[in-house]
Amino acid sequence: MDKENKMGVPAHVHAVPPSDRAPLFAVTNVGSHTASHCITLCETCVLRGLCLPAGLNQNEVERLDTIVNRKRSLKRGDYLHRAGGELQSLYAIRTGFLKTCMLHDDGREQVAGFHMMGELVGMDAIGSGKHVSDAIALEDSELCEIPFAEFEQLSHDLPALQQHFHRIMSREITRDHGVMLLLGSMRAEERLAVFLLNLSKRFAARGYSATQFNLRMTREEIGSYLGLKLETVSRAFSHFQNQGVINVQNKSIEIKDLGRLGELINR
Amino acid sequence: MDKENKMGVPAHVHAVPPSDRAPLFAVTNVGSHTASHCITLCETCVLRGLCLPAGLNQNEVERLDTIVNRKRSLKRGDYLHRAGGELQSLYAIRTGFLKTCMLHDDGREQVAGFHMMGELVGMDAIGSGKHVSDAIALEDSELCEIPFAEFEQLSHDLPALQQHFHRIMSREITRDHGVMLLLGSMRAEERLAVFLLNLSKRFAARGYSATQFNLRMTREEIGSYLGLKLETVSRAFSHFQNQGVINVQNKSIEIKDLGRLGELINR
DNA sequence: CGCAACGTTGAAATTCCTCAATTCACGTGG
DNA sequence: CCACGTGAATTGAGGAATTTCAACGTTGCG
Repeated sequence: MDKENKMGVPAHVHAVPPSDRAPLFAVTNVGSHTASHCITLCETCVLRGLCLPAGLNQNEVERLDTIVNRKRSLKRGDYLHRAGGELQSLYAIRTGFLKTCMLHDDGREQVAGFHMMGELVGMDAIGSGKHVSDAIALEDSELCEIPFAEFEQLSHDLPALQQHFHRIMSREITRDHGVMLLLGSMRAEERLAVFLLNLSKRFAARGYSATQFNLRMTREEIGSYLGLKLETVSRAFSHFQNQGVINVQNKSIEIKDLGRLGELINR
Repeated sequence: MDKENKMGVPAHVHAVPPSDRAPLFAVTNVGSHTASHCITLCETCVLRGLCLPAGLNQNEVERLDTIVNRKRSLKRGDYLHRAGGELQSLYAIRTGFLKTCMLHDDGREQVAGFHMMGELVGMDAIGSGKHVSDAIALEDSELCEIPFAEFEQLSHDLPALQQHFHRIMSREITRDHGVMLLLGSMRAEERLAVFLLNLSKRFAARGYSATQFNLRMTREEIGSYLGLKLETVSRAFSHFQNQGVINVQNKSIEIKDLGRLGELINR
């Protein structure tokens, strides 16, 4: 096991390319600060810098730890919540990968987002008190449950937490605006390039390779997220590969030229 | 002047169809509770039920009133804020109509939203402290300025305000998800139908006619918001008119059959 | 081993965009 | 008050991008 790292996310540690079904973690102390049977505290979690505790001091994190329930774990395909269900808790992803889906009255369904470790899920339910989307695990995942009522109470006591929570929600808004821009004004290959670069950036921020990773979602799910049909996604992947910009083999992606992938975005 | 109405929004009062350049207001006590030279307080504002004070008690609204600055007014075309500018304040729209625009590195611009009275603008800037979008008045508008630092302080003192603010941000997220669904999975005419029905609903919620209103934005701006070209928007309007679902004349819209417009959305 | 889900590829069909011409609405200045 | 100019809107024809339909290959799981 790697030595414990208290500095939050080790930005320059690059993981070996994850093999197809192998777990994702570059850092091995997610989940425990002493031994694997221990429940991790936010206090010692590697994701601390990315997650809810970011910017809190020692004492504040300890108080946050008192309300967080770390027991929730999901198998691939499990629902974390369903549209229409009551909001009980927000969830921070400790390990794994989720998607959220909205579904329209007429049955049309669309992936609203893909979520990875350190990210917070469930904020869309605050407005009405009910979830507006389904959240489904794309691989076995572990989650920290944050009971919302207690969280609001606590964030009242801890201004720093409240501010950070506002920032997280606001970032969710700007993220959505980015997707709107993508859906409204980009062509198929541009969309896919944006998607790949976004994944790359998020993996890198968690200490994984920015250029080699495994997709957790199908072509159809990618297409749904990007407003494209699965065949279009597949063709775009093939085209990128023929251009030598990436290597794709099923779910395994290698970005061979990050710069050129970025250039593809500007028409 | 109409008699003062303390019940928030008069949902069943329908306005005369606004003439082309006439002001929008169905309710005449927006802006004053005694005489027109007086500055309105949230306490007496007709929009109270839709805006930030919703759900606050008398005392809480009075405290909110102490930090709100009601002086900001914009002429058509004026910027409320620009992308990159520091977040100073959030703004509640008292009268008028705004659009927010994001612009991509390569110059592509997209309308992110249209905003009308009672709505809050500026939340996208909380994440980074800088505005991510431009906000531009589509007609002469008056705004309530809410200095953000003071607001966060106050919402710390008033849990009800904090909760309501969370709800407002969350609703912004679900609104954006709705737009993503629209952009990702609907065809041109469906998008326009959704757009018209959404406007209709929002006008109705403010006491105006759900079936007759004036657009404040150009075909190009509608298209930008919906991910379509202006010609496509124009053709869709014409098609709806030929079907007898709406009447369009330039900016003036009459929805002749709300039900049928709704049916157009399900393929 | 075989089935089922996933992925790739091709050809035809559709939707939307681009380009272009024309009309309309509105504000300005003669 | 009218003429004019400008920006906005409508409409048509042709073309480009994406979807649809279909066939086939691959992967992984029971």
